[in-house]
Amino acid sequence: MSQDLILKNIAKHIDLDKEEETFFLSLIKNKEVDKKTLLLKEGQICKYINFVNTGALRAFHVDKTDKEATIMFALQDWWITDMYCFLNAKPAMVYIEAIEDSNILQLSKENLEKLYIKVPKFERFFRILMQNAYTREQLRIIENLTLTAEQRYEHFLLKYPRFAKAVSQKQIASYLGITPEFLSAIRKNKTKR
Amino acid sequence: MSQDLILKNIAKHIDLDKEEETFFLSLIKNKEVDKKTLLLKEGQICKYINFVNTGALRAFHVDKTDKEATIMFALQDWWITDMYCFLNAKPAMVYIEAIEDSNILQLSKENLEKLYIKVPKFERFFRILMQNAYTREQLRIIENLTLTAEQRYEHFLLKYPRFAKAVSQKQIASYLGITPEFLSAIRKNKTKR
DNA sequence: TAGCTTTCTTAAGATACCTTAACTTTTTTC
DNA sequence: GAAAAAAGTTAAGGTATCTTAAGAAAGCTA
Repeated sequence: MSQDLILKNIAKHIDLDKEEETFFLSLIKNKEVDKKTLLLKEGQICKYINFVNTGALRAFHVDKTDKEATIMFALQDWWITDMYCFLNAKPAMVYIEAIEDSNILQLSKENLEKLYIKVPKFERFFRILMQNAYTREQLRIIENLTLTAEQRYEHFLLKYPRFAKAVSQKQIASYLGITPEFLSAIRKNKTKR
Repeated sequence: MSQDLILKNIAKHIDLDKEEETFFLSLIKNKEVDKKTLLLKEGQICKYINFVNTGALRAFHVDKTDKEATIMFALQDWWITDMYCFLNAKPAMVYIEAIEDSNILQLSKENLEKLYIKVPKFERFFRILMQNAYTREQLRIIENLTLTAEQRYEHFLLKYPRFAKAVSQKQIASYLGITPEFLSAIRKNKTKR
């Protein structure tokens, strides 16, 4: 069934009995999104945290000059949302788009609150999820502050080979904080050697 | 008493009864650190998460060329550690130093685990702490990717006026990811107008 | 399969930020 | 309170990265 993966994802950190699993599954909504569809637009209320069952999504921010900054990619088995806006029920600051046809499982804020009350173990699950997200972002900040664009690109390829295959160079560039033209130049230099 | 502040900090997110408070307090260690003392050095196992009761701390990373990147500041009422290494019992990647004489309250990994078992509400507390840390870092990444150094400096002053007063320009520069000389130039331009 | 749109590449000129080094001011130490 | 150390400033020259623009390649749509 299409909910195997999310249960396995949860089982990485907490143990659920059958009844808890059923309750959890009753709270999530299955959704198909076609490639290029925007799941969330800037300014909308971000209602869901999304689990990627199949496919690939991308979260990005657009500034006043229309420059895109990719915040994160999410492939199969990842969770993605505009966390700040989801948690605080604020208008989203980011867009989330499907970069492939995707099947996602959505958990709303209200249902998450119900879940915390009925199955407090989920406090632990999301604590661990948040911990991992936090430490990942912190490492990214260190890299952004200390490495050159070329070094960051190398790290990206090593750390996220699946992403490197799934997404365009334009999107990788916007994740690294450089222009596509400059990424192109970096790649040229690399092959030259 | 010197533990008032940490109890208030916890009470922002969860309610403890007297017994739970007492148990929690039995797990924390009070420590005085003189200005310039390194609380954690790169390579050491990071045993504690630290609550700043009084004073100010700074976490920073040093790369191969001795360039410092300030990861975070922590004033009174903040929590600070090398989260990745604390959670995974790995050698620290960062230094933590006192930038003023400080009084801190330390919670070890083992005691935190005990706490989670005996008072599961703390799963919720640390979930919220991690959520806030994650969303803060994510915002910082967006700013690093989309703003100029001058804009980031302005944001820093607005967002963290207490830090701006407490820490040196050299440290602010290393938080923003620029050289002290360039921060100096930015400040000169600002006053010129 | 052709035409349209988007992505990728290349290159020239521009700019944000860095490096070095010398000097001034502030802070620390004895 | 003097000497030493650290932080902050200034300026000249250098480098990483950006902007613009044009052409080539790849992906999408009819």
